[in-house]
Amino acid sequence: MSALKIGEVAKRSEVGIETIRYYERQGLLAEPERRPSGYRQYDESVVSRLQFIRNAKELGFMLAEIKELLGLWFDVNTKCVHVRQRAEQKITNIDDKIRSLQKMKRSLKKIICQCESRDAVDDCPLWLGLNEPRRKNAGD
Amino acid sequence: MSALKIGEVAKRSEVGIETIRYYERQGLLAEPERRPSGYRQYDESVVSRLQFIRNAKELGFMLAEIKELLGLWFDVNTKCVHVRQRAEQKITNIDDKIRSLQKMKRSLKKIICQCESRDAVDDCPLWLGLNEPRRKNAGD
DNA sequence: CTTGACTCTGTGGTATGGTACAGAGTTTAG
DNA sequence: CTAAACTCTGTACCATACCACAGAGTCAAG
Repeated sequence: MSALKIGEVAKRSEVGIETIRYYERQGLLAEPERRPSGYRQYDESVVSRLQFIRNAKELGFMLAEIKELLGLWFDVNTKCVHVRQRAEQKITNIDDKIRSLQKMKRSLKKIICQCESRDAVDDCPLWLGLNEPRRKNAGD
Repeated sequence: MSALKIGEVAKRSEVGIETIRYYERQGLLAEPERRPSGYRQYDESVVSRLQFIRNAKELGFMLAEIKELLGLWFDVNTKCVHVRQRAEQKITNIDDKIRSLQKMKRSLKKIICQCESRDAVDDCPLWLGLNEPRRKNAGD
């Protein structure tokens, strides 16, 4: 059977009650059934959805993005191509983030090397690359 | 010569004037010299610093983290070991972020595959992994 | 039926990272 | 010297992503 009250959902998904209602307002969760009293009635699936949101959030996605990501499932039954496109877009996006992080990592390693080799970084060229004037490569 | 007014710095670094003052308040920029009138007087170096901040921000670092990152240079002249430790910490941090992003990427690829193979993902197990109950692996 | 736990809506507060004035003083080109 | 452009401080406001609480109603065990 599946008729969870919001508190149960909160416990199972480890997401606060207020947060669940917030996600509902933000459109990340569909408005659930209600008892005559007004109590929300959820089924198990919402727990997975909330876990997905948590995980995506940890990866640095904003709620708006997660909403889109979640949308991929539901669109999928209608227009598969669009889903694929958006998913591919997200992957490109993720790749960019990864590349930037790797760059940052290299810079940090460099500072560690300098640190080992000479005891001072007075003439450090601001971590090469990280302080580039500005990449003409805008666009999320 | 190097006696830039805040507006010049803003133009060169492509960071708003208000933002520069905000960074100063937040301790990301040292308080600059002042003319008798109170006008801030910067030298060129602040432009690199602002560019660094911009780049780091794009990588998803928070201002507090960037502040620490920036601190690495200045500490370096005093206590090298601490710098190395913190830099290594940051690298671990970055590695975690990269791993998470790669996981997300794999999940996205999976949805693309499902999309190609069957035209509907009704029975999609919520992108395997992304909706895992919960990794017992907290900690930044 | 009572009582404590739960839920409802609505409002307001928190932290982060800014942006936007207002009102006053300063600089600088003509 | 004047006037436009610039800067100053301080406060207020925006979005994001929540959390807290008030005051009212609901549920469920004993």
